[in-house]
Amino acid sequence: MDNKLPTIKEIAKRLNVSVSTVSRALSDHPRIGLRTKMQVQQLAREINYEPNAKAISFKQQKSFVVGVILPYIREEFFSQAISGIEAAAIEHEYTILFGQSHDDPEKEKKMVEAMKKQRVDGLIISLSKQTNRYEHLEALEKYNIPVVYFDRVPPFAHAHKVYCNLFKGTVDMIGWLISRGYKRIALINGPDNLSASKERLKGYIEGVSKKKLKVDMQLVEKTDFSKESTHAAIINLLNRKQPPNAIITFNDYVHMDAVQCAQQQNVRVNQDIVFVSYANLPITGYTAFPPLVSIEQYPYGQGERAMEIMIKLLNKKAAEESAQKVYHVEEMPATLVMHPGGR
Amino acid sequence: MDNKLPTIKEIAKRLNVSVSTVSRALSDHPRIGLRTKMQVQQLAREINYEPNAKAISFKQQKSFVVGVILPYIREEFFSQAISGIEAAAIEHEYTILFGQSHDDPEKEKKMVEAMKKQRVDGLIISLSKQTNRYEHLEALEKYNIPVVYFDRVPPFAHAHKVYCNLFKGTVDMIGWLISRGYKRIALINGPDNLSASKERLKGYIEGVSKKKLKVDMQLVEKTDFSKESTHAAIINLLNRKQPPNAIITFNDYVHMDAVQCAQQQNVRVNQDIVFVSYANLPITGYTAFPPLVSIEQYPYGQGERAMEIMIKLLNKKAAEESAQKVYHVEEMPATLVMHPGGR
DNA sequence: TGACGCTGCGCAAACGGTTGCGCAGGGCGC
DNA sequence: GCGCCCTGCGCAACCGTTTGCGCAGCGTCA
Repeated sequence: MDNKLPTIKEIAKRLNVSVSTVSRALSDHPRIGLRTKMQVQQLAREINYEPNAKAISFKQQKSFVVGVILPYIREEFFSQAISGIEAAAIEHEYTILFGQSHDDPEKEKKMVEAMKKQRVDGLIISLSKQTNRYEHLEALEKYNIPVVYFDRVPPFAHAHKVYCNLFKGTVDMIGWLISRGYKRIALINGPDNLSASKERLKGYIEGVSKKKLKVDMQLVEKTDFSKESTHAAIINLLNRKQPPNAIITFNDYVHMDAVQCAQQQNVRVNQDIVFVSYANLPITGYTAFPPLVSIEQYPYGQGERAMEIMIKLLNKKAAEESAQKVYHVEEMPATLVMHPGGR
Repeated sequence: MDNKLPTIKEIAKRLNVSVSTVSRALSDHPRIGLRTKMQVQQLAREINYEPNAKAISFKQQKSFVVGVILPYIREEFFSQAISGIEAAAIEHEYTILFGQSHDDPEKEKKMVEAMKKQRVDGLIISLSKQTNRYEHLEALEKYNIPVVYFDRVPPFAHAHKVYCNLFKGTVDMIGWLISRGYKRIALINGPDNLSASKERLKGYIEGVSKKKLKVDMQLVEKTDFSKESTHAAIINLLNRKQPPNAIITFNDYVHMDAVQCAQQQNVRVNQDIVFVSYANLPITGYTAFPPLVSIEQYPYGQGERAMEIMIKLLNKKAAEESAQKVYHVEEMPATLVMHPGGR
């Protein structure tokens, strides 16, 4: 069995020309004679020649591979995001090197190192929940490996990022709830150190104040995303002297746990208390009690945009090497969606 | 800004030694003096030297990258599978190049080509539903790029594969149902051309016959996995002269659609008719009516095993180049799981 | 008829590492 | 004092491809 992939050298040998001639013939160089060109291309087709991308990328210092690091691919949000990334990548002939951080900054760092070793052209990343140091990522930029963040983006300005404005989204959601008569609105937020939590809380406070209601911090609970923690938050809220009549949960996963607990406590979900959430995941359509309203965060679109920005950066790099640093920051709308249906 | 990643050459120049010395010093070669070794390693650490995996893989004809092609990452089954693959990969310092086929044989073929171009060391793939030609994959084997299939595996024997024995699983499930007194058991199967469908049907027939009941093909319906098609199947079953008292659906996604429809038809799910399914996805724990019993197919474990087999193949390739062809075929148990709970 | 330009191709360096081999210098035994 | 081995390092080839440059042969024009 011929166990070697065909190379340009083989073609050269069999046609008694030099490798450079073959190389040029394949790329349709004007200085190669028509006869030679035809012969080369013919033989290349016959033996199923495929250029060795590794050799090319090695030579050209460009691999058409971009790294993608996500917290958890099993979260539908991220699996949709990577599909968006992939779609845009294919469009421009890029391939993606994939890794998960499992929301662990250490693993995230190791993945970044691995990607650097593999010399990806660029890196698209949604940060782990606990990440608060960015040296490993800034180091990449230093070496001209662009980094594009999406959804879970770093707090500073000198970065390319695409994300949803959850502050606005939250304000809108509060407005919607209040206009429907729900005035005791609770928030089950995530850990304080997450910027996502901060956005939600800011939006919550702004949304409530804007409607001339006073903010009651007794209605703001926290979860570390474990089922137990979410259940505890619900119990706490139900035990308030004046329990809420609307609960905003951090995301649809928290929502599902929250609803489960509320039911166990004999709450008539979406009647006694309405539940609203973030993410608008398709699976909630199959659950017993989907959130009445969810904030769509467009994971597919975010992924797609992130990749498009990446392509732009990579092309620019080739063109005007030392371009002035302009950071692409793209804020996507976070829109209210009612009654999320099936897939 | 120093925009170049540090190379071995730089170290050599700055230390006034040859590149070969640096290379050997870094790999702790015994013939390099202790002083030199220390100096080199010191400087390497200082300037954050990281070997260029592309150059190495180019030279060594080995990249420590394996391709992974899945139908849809958004199906929890596959996102869990890729996590298993990733875990095993990290263990052995491999990285994964990712792509989806979207259940389209054409896209699958293109992804395979892309991976070949990138010269992955091996390919792990779960076939698209419609794939019935395997030339593009067999071509890889010809060039010594091993292919390991999992879950959706090809029908022939000359392939490395890991999968669940759904035939046995189905027989077990039927046995369980009959022992509980459910004797009119329906099956909502997938398209005929899928081997997964064939397995289920064979298991269905065997399971029913084994219990001395006669097989009623009126109780076997099909779905193309669209919600409409599944709904139609349910309607058909409910309209039988003797409707079923148990329904086996192709997988948990079909289950969810099926239950939705049954409810609309005022069936008391899991009372009038019990629903059982395949896959045992965590999300069903959050749905209104999870399947009473589901066949666990261990996606994480399948992925992990597939990667381990891959590693073994790649190591063997290095060791005994022309080893006799032995195909790894790993059949995992498909176990019955009751009352699947939350995450 | 000599200078010049065009056509068609080959030579060789380069990308960043690895590795077989060679060589110099020193220590050792006989 | 000669041969031998050991230590410590450099030289150069190699992996597959691209690309700047050089060169030969031929036609053209002054």
